[in-house]
Amino acid sequence: MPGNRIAKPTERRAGLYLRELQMLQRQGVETIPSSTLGAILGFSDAQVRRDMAELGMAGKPGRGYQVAAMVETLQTRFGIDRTWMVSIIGVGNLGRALAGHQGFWRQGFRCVAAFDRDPSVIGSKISGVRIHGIDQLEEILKKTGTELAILAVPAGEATSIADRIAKTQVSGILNFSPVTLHPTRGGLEIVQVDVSLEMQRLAFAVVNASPNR
Amino acid sequence: MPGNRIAKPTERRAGLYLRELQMLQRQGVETIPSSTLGAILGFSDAQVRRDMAELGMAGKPGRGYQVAAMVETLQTRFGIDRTWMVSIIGVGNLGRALAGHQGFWRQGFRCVAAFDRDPSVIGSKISGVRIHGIDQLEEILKKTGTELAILAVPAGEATSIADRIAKTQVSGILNFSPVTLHPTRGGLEIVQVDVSLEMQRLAFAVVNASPNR
DNA sequence: TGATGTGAAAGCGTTCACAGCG
DNA sequence: CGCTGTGAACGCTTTCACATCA
Repeated sequence: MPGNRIAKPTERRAGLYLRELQMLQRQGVETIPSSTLGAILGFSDAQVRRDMAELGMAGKPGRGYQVAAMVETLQTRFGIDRTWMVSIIGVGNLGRALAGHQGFWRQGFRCVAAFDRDPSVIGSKISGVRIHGIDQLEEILKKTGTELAILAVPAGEATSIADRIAKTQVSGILNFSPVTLHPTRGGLEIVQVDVSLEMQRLAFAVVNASPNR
Repeated sequence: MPGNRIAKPTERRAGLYLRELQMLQRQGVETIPSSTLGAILGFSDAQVRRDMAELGMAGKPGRGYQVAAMVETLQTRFGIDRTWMVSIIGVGNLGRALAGHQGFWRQGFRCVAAFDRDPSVIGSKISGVRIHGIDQLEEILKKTGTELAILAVPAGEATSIADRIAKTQVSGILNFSPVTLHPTRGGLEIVQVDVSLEMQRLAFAVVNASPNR
């Protein structure tokens, strides 16, 4: 049933399913069994079937799952059937790259505004979007109808800006700043991404790697 | 005991601990109880104590944990007490941003080479590092003693390049490409980061958000 | 007293295994 | 026959609760 709450691990895998299924669809694959899909993504077949059931998708015994139907269901669940208004806050190296990132703005996300503190970039455009001063944050977020914010500012500024965002209509923050943000208000979702941290995780994994066979 | 195997969830949190403890250290904090550290990062105090025990760190009853000692222990576990040689493969928007990303190259990681397919950028430099043609991959990876590779190429090229990397001495890949890579050889660690996927996850979380109080 | 360290219990998520269906 | 859907078993994490220690 599609009314369920989805578990965090399933939520994470759902994105991978969608990405892969879209690719399969482009290749003309119409139907796929859980075992094959699992092999591509590194999951067990049982895992895939559990996830599909949780996400409200049914397969056919003897045949597998229908790719097109899965893509549609997942897109709906992801809210990709509609367009999200997104603003980028902090136009440094990373913010700039995200603004121009291929595929970022092709799945139902539209960049409607950018912000920075640096006066030398305010007023200019980036990937066709105007850069505003951070002092106009609330005003422009409201005017543009921003629903999701990408936060890519230095550590020192992240928390205070997040607090300001939390008081607007924005319902989600994708946080690239090296600070742990807490949802200060109900209804504000936060996803943390710290590329330096991932790099460290890789180093950690290598150092603590199993003395494998 | 520092010889233990560390569980994945603990490994993930370890990076957050280090980041936060380094900040506390800069602020002159010498000692901190598990409850306070947990509150900052959004973990329970019990969680923090379990993790510390697993990572081989002891606190003092009535006082808490020593920040300096924790930082040092974690840095050793992360292999940050030494310098990792890193190459960036794919100098598009994202690769370029990572090459110049603050804090990325300040924690024991040194960028020693970059690669791209596009002839118009080959030979030029990015953040002081020369860009090589992708055909020289194996040669340059070896010459520079690259240990970790950052993969930021289009979906179609990721798998084949990863296979080539797997045959070298490189021991880890940080994969930003929108493809799931499988460790083809033992000893090769892979960490996946897909910013588009994280964006989708955020949208998903907002759509499926609890009808909170 | 204030906080650690840790058995024991609880909670989750994954895997197993197999009945059931196209 | 091939593959789904799922109860039950399993194993891994987290939380609880409290003896212990500076």
